[in-house]
Amino acid sequence: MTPEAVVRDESRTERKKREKLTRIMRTARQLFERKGFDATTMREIAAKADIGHGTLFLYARSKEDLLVMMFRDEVGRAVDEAIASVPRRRALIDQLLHVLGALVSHHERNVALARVFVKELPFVDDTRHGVAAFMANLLTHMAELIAGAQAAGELATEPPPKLLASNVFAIFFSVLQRWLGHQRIDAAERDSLIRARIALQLECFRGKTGRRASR
Amino acid sequence: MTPEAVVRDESRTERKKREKLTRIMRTARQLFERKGFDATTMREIAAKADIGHGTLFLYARSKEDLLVMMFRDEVGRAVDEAIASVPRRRALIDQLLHVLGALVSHHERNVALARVFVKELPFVDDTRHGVAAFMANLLTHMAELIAGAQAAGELATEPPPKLLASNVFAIFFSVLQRWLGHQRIDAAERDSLIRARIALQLECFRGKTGRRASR
DNA sequence: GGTTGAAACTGACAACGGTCAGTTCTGACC
DNA sequence: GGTCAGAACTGACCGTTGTCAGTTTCAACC
Repeated sequence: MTPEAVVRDESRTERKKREKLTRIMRTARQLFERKGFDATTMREIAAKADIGHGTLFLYARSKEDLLVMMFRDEVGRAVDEAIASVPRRRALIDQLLHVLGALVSHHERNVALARVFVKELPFVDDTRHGVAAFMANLLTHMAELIAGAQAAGELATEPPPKLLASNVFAIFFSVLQRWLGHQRIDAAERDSLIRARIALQLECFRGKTGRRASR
Repeated sequence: MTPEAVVRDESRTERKKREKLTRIMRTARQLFERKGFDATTMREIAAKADIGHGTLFLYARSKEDLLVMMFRDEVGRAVDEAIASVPRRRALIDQLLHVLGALVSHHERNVALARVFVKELPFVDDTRHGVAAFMANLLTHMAELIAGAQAAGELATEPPPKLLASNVFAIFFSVLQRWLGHQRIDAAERDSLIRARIALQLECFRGKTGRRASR
């Protein structure tokens, strides 16, 4: 799925396509970050990537698609790193916030672009870029953290981990939307809301061992 | 805030503006429903509403804005009716689903338009149309239902009703996004997901009286 | 090396959303 | 009734995205 997945397999046409895609993504990232989403035009990206601007639409169905493809790569990497570095032996909520916090941190680098990404995310046609795979990956790992806490007796074993993970993410995502959307809340309020509201979902299942969730 | 709010107060200019707005909204609704969102042009709406197409942009900042204004009115009415007809003496989750179900029902009338609405909702600039007021109204009433259940001993009194209402809506909204977004789930799965996931948030606080949530 | 069918590519084109400088309307005040 | 400031309105105009009929490139096969 990543452009560099296979180096020696199919050649010429395939390689040129792959290189072209790489060039498109790099150019798009540069321009989006330098000039912003609206101020960057598809013609401009095509020109700088040295292709006809009609060709660009063979690689990304729309301008929004292009941004989502680019973000999915970056955010995917950030999430993978965060998952790999989850602190062991901490309260479940801190582990979850470690992962979700990585998402927030990335979005904080460029709020305007993140706004477009978050707005499009639930609605992109997924057949092309693996947004569904990205989400599935994130939810699976969150579910594993939850299952871990259940095994450790921190959490009741009753709720299905996947379902609980979905709820936690939904709650997180709604705060994200509110932060990036019209309702201007600042970083501090955003973070405390995320924590309080996720805690509200987890708290109830606090385990039989009596071990308290953090804070 | 509604166009018919004040009939005898300011006149001529004010009245013409109000009538114009009404005409715009009616025309927009007709065309959006008949031809769909993309196929309807702002020029077309303006022509049918008998105004210059530049004028249209004085009333709605963008095409998406226009749809949101229109939907907010309709959905607002649907929600008000649902709130007024909430079944007393039923389990909390059924009361909440009664309200949220009204939302779903409305969206089911035209899924394509609902998709645009749900996509824009968290991101509209609210200074113009009272989306924030609409949301506040909905959340307040949900919180009241929750508080009622707490008073009746169905639910622990510990969680703040407003916060719990926010979580419930976030969970509901995420399923809505999934239904209207790329992941094609059907009505049955949508409804069972909404119920199961909201139940997961409420269940944990199930009250001391031992009265079970429905189902 | 030639042939060929299909895939990749291209840019002229159409139609759109949104802007804004200029025009018209309106009601308050003389 | 006359004047006038400001609000409401208008449509020519701009730059954009996205399309598609025609062109080029490629690799597989003879």
